[in-house]
Amino acid sequence: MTLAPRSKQQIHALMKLREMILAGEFAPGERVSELAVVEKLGISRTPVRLALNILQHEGFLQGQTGGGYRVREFSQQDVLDAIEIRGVLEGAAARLAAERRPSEEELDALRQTCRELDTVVKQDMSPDVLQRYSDLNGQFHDQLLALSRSPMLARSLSHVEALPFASPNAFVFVGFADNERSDILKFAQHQHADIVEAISLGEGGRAEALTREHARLARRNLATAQQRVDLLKEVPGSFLFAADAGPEEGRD
Amino acid sequence: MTLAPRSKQQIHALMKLREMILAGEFAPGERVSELAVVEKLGISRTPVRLALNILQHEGFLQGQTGGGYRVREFSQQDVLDAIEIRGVLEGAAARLAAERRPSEEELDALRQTCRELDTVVKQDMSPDVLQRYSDLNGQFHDQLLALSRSPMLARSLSHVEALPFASPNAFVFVGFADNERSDILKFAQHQHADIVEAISLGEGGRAEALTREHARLARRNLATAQQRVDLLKEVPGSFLFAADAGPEEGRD
DNA sequence: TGAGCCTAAATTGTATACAATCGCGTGAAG
DNA sequence: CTTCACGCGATTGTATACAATTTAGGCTCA
Repeated sequence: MTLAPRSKQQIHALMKLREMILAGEFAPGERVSELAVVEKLGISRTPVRLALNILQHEGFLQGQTGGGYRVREFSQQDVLDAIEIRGVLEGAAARLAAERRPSEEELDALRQTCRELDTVVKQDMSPDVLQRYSDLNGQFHDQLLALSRSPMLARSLSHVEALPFASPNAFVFVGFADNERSDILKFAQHQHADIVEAISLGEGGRAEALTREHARLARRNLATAQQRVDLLKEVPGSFLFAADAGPEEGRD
Repeated sequence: MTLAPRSKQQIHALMKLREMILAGEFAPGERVSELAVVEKLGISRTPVRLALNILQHEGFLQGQTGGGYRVREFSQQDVLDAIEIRGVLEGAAARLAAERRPSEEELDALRQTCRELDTVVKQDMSPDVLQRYSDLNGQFHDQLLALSRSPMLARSLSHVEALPFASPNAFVFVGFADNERSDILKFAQHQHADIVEAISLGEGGRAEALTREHARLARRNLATAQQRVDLLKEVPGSFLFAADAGPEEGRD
């Protein structure tokens, strides 16, 4: 949601800093001082300050009493909770969408995305196909949110999804073999279809439950992937592995 | 949550600006320029800038493409949705609290608050009693959140509750006669007790449903109060009436 | 030897000067 | 009369100097 940062240096500082944090260039818990950042980026303190403040609100940094910021650490539980919360909020979106009775035209957009996803998950896995799934999946979640007709809900969700590991596409790129991934995507797509059906029929409760469960799938996959990565890379409990997939995942 | 703004001018600018916005000193939708604020507050641009940025993240201001901010307008539906979302998130907190099986000691804190609320709602309405209810009510909601043991959930809720009309105590001070208010408070307190029971018994689904319904009560009361105020003051759809009760409502 | 304070360096907060940008009004040309 | 373009004013973005605050270190005194 990046809330319109509207100047060159400021946006540059923000993006570069986010990138650096996600790339793990700061140790979690490390104090990050303005001066150090200014030196590294070659930008003056003013836009850096703004960027730091924004990153604090986004949840990447934590303000310290007495000035300065530290890199926020996320426990494994935090990551799982963030996805759970996304599920809760998207569930609410699905319920509202069902209850507020969208017109057939509005629904058709979602149905169209769903059909396209159907074709994609039947194809053989390849980076291109995966990317296409990711794009469509992001689109699906956006359209679902739009159907709820609730700017407030969109606002809350955007706060959660500012954390890259909580995004609907967070799990897509990590830690699975092609055949496993294919199965997961097919299952997820089945859930998409069910959600669309529930909304179409005005079945709010069902839509909510299904959408929550959909997020739980992501949660479970992420947990699995995380276990494997932990074993492989010996980066226990670090949230950075999830973040690695974050930057290029473009759920606008 | 105000995220530790740690200097005099900055905190001053932030509080004063929030106050001014809530008091309606800016017309909703009005462009609010740095320079104007600087003049009014007699503080330099730097801390004002920071404060404006924070207020944007809190949802009071909306950034414009091409620079500057406008006062964010909230429709009546936005206000209702915000409370609905609070209900959804607090419901999740209650469910997690039940599922994560708090110890008896942890539960006792909540039970104690609940007992105190029981005594308060039996007393005759007076500003003091109302204030005491408001304090205890805030405490109850805080303790409920704590039982969920989820910093992420706390984070999401704090984002929602940054909007004063979405706070658990938003409805307490507005628009009802004493006898009506007394009934409302008794009913709300009954819900509190039920929620505690559900959590104690580990009944997550019930705890969630009850907590949502509890928020719905606030929602309904707010809608009623808003109708009356609309009739009285002819301030249709303005969120400011709810905000009037905001500043002095001291949720922790 | 340990505790407490005092000083100095580092770091953040504030103010302000300067640069870039945006928007609007005016004027000239078609 | 309309339209496009130019320029001027207003407003925001950036840089930096200066002030205040915090922190760390060492020194002294008990």
